[in-house]
Amino acid sequence: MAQSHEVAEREAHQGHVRTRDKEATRQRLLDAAETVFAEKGYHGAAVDDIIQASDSSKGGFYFHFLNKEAIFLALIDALTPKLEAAVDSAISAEPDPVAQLDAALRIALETFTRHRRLSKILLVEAVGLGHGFDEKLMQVRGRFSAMIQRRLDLAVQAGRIPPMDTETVAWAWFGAINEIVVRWLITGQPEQLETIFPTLRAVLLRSVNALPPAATEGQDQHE
Amino acid sequence: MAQSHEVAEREAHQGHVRTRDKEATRQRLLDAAETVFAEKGYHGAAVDDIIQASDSSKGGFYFHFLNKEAIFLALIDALTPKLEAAVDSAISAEPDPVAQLDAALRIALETFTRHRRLSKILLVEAVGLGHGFDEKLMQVRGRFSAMIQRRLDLAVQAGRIPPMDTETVAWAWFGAINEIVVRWLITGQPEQLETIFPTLRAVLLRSVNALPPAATEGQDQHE
DNA sequence: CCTTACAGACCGTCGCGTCGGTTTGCAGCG
DNA sequence: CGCTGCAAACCGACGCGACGGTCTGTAAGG
Repeated sequence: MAQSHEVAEREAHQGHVRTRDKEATRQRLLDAAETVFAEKGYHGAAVDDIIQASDSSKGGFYFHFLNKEAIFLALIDALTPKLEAAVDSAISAEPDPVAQLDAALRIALETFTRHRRLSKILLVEAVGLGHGFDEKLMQVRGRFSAMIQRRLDLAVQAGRIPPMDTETVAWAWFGAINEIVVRWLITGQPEQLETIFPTLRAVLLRSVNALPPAATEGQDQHE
Repeated sequence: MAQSHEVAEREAHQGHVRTRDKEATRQRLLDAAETVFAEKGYHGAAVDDIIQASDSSKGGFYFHFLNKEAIFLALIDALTPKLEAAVDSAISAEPDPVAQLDAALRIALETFTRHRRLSKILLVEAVGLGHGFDEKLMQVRGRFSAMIQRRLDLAVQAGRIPPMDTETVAWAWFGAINEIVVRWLITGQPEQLETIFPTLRAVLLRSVNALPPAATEGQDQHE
């Protein structure tokens, strides 16, 4: 309300048909949906809840989205690249394939920690909805697995780890990380998600023989 | 319908109050619920669907169960021990802790394969329901993780694997297995769940240093 | 004949999606 | 520069189906 001071009208050359602020409304809807879905789950969230959490209306909602399912899917499509970009950019900074794997794990845990609502939606609420949801679900998980697999393949090519079925291994890695995060999302344990990073790191790296077997460092629970 | 020939009345000594066949009806309801929930998910399944799939009625249903939530929880409570027992008995036959881990994995995959509906409900449909469901969800997953952890602890004690935070490792293991199974449940890949056993086995055992690092056997997809 | 086990009609609610109406802002025109 | 028309954007009351749960009734059987 208060910040509705008129914005400087840009892109006057192409946006010749525009009434109040279409994109802003759509974004408010999406933001509200993120909050509500994360709090109450897909089925628990009523469209009216989203309406109220934004300050839009039924009409506005159905002007921007076909139905409840559509906004949920749109939300996922909006959130996934955020995560991907965050992780991928952080990874690319590392030169060594194994270090990349390492960085990916750390960044992933960090990102999940900082975006609880987002994580809850992507990893918990999106499961078990049926229909076309399953397809989207696997698509999202596939993206993440593919990221891992890509790094594994590089590590194999670099001779840093032995050849293996990297696709399956990537799935397993994702599953392991996912489980830890989900447990943290539902029960609040551990309080700081990062505390288990050393253990998880050790487990995952050992699983691909990227860690010297004699190395005892970092695999104990504290320190 | 056709098989409703009167069964020989047994346990006449204890079941003195019983009209037609209480337990059988309850069981039919549970069986129907298993089918329907697995097919359509928790929210997608209507109580009337369950009624119809059994051949009971609204009255019968609400005589046996407080509400829809109750039968779902009861179903989970009934299914979990089945899985546990199957895996646990097969495991106990093995003398060596590492061999136990090995057997557990093989049996688990086998059991999941043979009970698709059951697995779907336990691992997919039960996720993201909120309320007291989350509690039950984590309880079930905790049971499975605890099974793994127990064997890991034994292996540590036996000196077969180095000391580690077995709780976290058990979570990671469960997560990895879970992911593979869920992927198989939703997309149908791989066609035979057992085909990835060698890879998964190698990954998991290596992750706890239970596999000689030089050993290349079993980590490739076939032979 | 009274309780247990079940049948099935019925009811109330809740939530999605619609639909007529209203506002906003821009374009065209004089 | 105001007036006017028009369409995009938005509002909110209502409809309507679906589904969970209740309630009255009834067959079995001790």
